[in-house]
Amino acid sequence: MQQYWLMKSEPDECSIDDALAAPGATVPWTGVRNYQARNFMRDVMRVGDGVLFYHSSCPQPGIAGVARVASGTRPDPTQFDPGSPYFDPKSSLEKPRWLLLDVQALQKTRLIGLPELRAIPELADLQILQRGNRLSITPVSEEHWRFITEHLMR
DNA sequence: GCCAACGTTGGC
DNA sequence: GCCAACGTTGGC
Repeated sequence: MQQYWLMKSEPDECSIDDALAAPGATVPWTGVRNYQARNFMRDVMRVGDGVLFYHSSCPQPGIAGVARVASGTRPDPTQFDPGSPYFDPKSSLEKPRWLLLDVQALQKTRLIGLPELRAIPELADLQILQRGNRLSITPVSEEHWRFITEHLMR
């Protein structure tokens, strides 16, 4: 069964434009350093799942495009690179701690900003809108997915 | 830069 | 296993 996700990316690092410009419009989702998000990738997310591409930690946070899960997980190489901000000295090649998967950008949409999302009663339960939410990968219900893709992206 | 919220660490 | 201290996230 296909599922749906919202994935946060800092546009300074990888915007929807960057993803679309990548070979095959596909980028490795590096830098996940949270166990819950890692476990979603490893245990729940499947190739073909829908992804809302969200821009975070930027002047205009919000949904910026649509993507799909394009691979299963593999070790995130940045955890082994001492020069990377994502380096994890407690990880090892033998027992990698962090995983990534490929995300393929499908389309850029208009920027659906946080204030707009918050103002929509149908989206009140969207996980990204809950207080204290910090998780970089969150599940999106089919109802929310359909509302957003069918009503907000035109 | 501030700060609320949350996750992780490590001493006990 | 508890929990205080600390670090990070991310909107504002």
